[in-house]
Amino acid sequence: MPNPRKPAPVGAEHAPLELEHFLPYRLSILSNTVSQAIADDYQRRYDLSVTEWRVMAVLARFHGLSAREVAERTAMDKVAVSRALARLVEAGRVHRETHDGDKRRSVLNLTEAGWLIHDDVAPMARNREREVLAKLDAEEQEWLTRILDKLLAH
Amino acid sequence: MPNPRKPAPVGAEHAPLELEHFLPYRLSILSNTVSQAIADDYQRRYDLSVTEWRVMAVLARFHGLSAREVAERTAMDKVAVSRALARLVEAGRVHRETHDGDKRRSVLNLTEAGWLIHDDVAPMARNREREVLAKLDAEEQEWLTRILDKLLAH
DNA sequence: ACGTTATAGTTACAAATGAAACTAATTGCA
DNA sequence: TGCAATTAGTTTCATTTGTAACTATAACGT
Repeated sequence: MPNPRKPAPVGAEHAPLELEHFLPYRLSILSNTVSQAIADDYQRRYDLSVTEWRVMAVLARFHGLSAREVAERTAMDKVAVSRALARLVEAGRVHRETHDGDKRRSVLNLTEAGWLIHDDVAPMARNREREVLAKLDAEEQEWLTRILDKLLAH
Repeated sequence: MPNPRKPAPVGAEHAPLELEHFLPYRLSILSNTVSQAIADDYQRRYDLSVTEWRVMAVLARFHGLSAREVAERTAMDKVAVSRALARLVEAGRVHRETHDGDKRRSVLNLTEAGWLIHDDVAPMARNREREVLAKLDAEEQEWLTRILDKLLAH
């Protein structure tokens, strides 16, 4: 009987995936490359993780959110948000108080220190985005927006 | 003096990022959603991680690679590959021998058992890709390919 | 040939992440 | 009212991952 641990003789019948043309794989490479480039700008400088930065970014836009609302807006799960908030509050970057009529909920806002970081990091992030988009001409950029809109639609 | 842990009064001068229109964020959401859908197909069934599946996919296409070559082709780092290979060899899905003229290198191939898994998972992965692309019309699909080619170039 | 440097791969340890259990507060409803 | 079910958020524990250090072999330069 054939030993299953031996390398198998290869016929032509297998049809392997070609990763370099496989959409999920290409998206993953691109996403990681871009996110990492941005993260490199602030991780060392501010000791700030990607999840923490995302939490700060939504709190910059929407004031007084609860942790659950932050989770919804960042597409992160509530445990990740809880941990990010613990660090951000500890570092004095986010202010947390208890919601008036509902003691389970927190009311979250950036502190002055949080805003200073935000106002430094946000332009860097936008620059990185611009660098990526600069590889495309105007028409391609429009298609990309449209395609992402469709692929991300609920 | 102002207490830095208090929530800051917000002026109009901050220009927060709009995550829902921010390319890196959208790519990240899309990539995770798609990869997770595929992973759901095989993780439970075969106790196979995403990194292990990627290693199997390249070994299906290229026979007798070394671990370093697998790392190059998967864009994973060598430690991740080493760990994935340890599990795959242990599970009898990959055969590992030592390279003839260079005892540092391994020579990797799928086993018969590995091929059986590959031949089941590869079509499922292709189906998921097709489902994603089905949200786009033919013209959009062509633009997406072209755009990813440009963004991923060197 | 011999010492230095580089390469292939693994191991060890710390940090990040995920799933489930948990606490506390609120809501729904008999 | 009172009790079950839900919701917000945290904690715990196991697994994964990332970085650096390490072992073994090979290549290079003199």
